[in-house]
Amino acid sequence: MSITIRDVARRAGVSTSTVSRVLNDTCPVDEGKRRRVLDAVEHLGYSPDPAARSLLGKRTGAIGVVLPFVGAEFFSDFLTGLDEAAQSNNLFLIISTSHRDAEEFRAAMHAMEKRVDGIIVMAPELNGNARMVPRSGRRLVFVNTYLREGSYNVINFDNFGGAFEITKHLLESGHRDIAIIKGPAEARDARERIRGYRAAMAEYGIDDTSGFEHQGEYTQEAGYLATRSLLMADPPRPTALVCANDYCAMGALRALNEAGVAIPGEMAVAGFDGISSGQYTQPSLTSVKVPMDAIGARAVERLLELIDDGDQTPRQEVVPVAVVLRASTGTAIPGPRAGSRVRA
Amino acid sequence: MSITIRDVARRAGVSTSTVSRVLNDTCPVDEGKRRRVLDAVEHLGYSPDPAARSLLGKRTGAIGVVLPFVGAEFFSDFLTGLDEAAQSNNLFLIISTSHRDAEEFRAAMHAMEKRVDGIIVMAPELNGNARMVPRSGRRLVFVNTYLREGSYNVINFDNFGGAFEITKHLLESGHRDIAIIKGPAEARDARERIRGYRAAMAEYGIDDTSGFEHQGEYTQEAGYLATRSLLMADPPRPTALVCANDYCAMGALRALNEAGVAIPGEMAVAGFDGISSGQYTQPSLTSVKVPMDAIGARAVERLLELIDDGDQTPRQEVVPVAVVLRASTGTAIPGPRAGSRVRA
DNA sequence: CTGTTAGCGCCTTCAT
DNA sequence: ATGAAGGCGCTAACAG
Repeated sequence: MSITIRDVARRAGVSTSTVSRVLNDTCPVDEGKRRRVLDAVEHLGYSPDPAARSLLGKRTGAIGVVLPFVGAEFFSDFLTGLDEAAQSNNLFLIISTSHRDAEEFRAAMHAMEKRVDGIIVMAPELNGNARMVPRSGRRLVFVNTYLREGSYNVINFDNFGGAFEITKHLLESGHRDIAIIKGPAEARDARERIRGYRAAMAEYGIDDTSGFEHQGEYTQEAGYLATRSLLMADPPRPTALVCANDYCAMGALRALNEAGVAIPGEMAVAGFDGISSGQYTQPSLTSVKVPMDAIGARAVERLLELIDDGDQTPRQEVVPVAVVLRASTGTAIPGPRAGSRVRA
Repeated sequence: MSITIRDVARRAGVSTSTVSRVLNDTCPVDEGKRRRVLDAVEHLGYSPDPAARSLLGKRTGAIGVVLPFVGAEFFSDFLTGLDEAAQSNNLFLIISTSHRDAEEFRAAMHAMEKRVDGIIVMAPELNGNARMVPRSGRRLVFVNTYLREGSYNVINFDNFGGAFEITKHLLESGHRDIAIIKGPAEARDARERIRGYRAAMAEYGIDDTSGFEHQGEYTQEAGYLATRSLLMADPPRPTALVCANDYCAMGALRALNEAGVAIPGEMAVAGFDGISSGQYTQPSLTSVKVPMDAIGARAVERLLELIDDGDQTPRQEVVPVAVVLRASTGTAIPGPRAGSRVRA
């Protein structure tokens, strides 16, 4: 089998406890033996079995991540932040996806519980339903998730405010007929964005936006299809389009480009999330920048506080977002580093 | 603490051995007891501790993934395939990144070894250096990795052939001054692509391509910068540009668009990887499609064969790639589903 | 300071 | 068919 602590002990001529003590630096040990142990460890290439450790109720050295999907820039930015923070804390990342499905979510959480020290959860589809959350509410950090009770650790960003600001920007630019392509109905973040859009419209006296609302999804395909059907509908055609997220907006751009609709001349387009591909669309995409990598890093940090028995009082943090104006809404800015003119 | 097998045994009025037998279906058990055990399990919400299991040398139920980065579409497509396959086999995914660094790579492999049943490794920077690979060569599947010895399980795709084909397509279209923006020098996949480019050029009598080769990276930024300096250089300006990957090509597109260079009129551009954002660039991007999600799924499948002690003979698979012609090389095709005209 | 002992949760002989 | 006992690798408590 593998090399165990006993092999090390034998080679160093000490007991296994001494080896353990040296490795965990838990009691003072004679300097000579300490060296012999270290040498033996080095020579044998020993490293303690994590399974045995965690069996003793120690840390597993892994943290879990449950999110809806992995295959989108929004999520991989998040993963990048998580990965970096995890790595620099010598933690492994165990990843599982829910596909926005309640049953998959529950199963993933349950199965993870015993093999990690804590879990970071992104589940915008939970919709305040705290019942889905395992009773061991400690050692959980929620991201972009809306829970009804305030007793959880949550790191959210301002979906409502971002949508509000970007819609307001369009209104201030003179647009009035502003359509929206909505994200998945079961996702709370998408609904917050819709709320933000409506609130901004209402501020300008447009209280009934139902004629402007089109159902979509967080995908390019959905944005493409929704925009096409929007273009085929009866006039008046809207002059601006707020999209569920950047992918959705990219699909919209494509539909508009294909239809020969000038952007932003005939139709301004705005996205949400601020993924970096948004700089490379034609025209470049105005969006709401959400710093998912930083949020990922922060989530790990917060989780470690919980694990280390530091500050245990549940905390709700809200990370600010920023409207980034680019060419798709008529604020063309040349140059590579440009487009980062930031508001809000 | 948590619920253990003893709690179940007590509640069912049997011994722990019986519970174990019922759960693992290892010996026949009296039907009445079996039911009582199952009821107790259900009622208590018991599930065996994975740490205790793996301490006994059983499966851990997790597989490791080591890759250079997580934050790029190429990798997240891969992760999508891995995740799906893992989930449908009730496996957890433990992820770690090497950042193309030998030391990080070694550390990740080492630390993972004991906590997973097998590891899927993508390490194009290994460069045939099999010494970096832990001795326990079984239960390892390499993806997009070039090892010197043939005794490993490898799933590669044809970096050379893809670059060869796409360069050849440009040559057949009449281009002769075809530049290349090269990927990271230490990454073997990037070097294979360069080789493919050179081989195609040589077939058309262009043996010295050194004047056409520009150092780049697998990033938009690098593509942007390399293209800018290429545009500023002395004439003659190349008429086509083969890029290290799609991100790099997206940066090139941006530089060209900003400089007012017509694409593909004055400069044709080709990428590599076939990430889906390539459909949304302006113009849409000709590329070599690599089915990373399918490759991820296949890697899990192969790893499971190894774990299950199925076919243990090392196997090298090569997944075919396909040139996808889009607008950036002058084969403009309208419509959403188009652009999938596939060659090779 | 150090070695011996016991036990984490589970599975697998070994008896019965 | 079933229960009791032992041990996987490790650490904490207990003696010395």
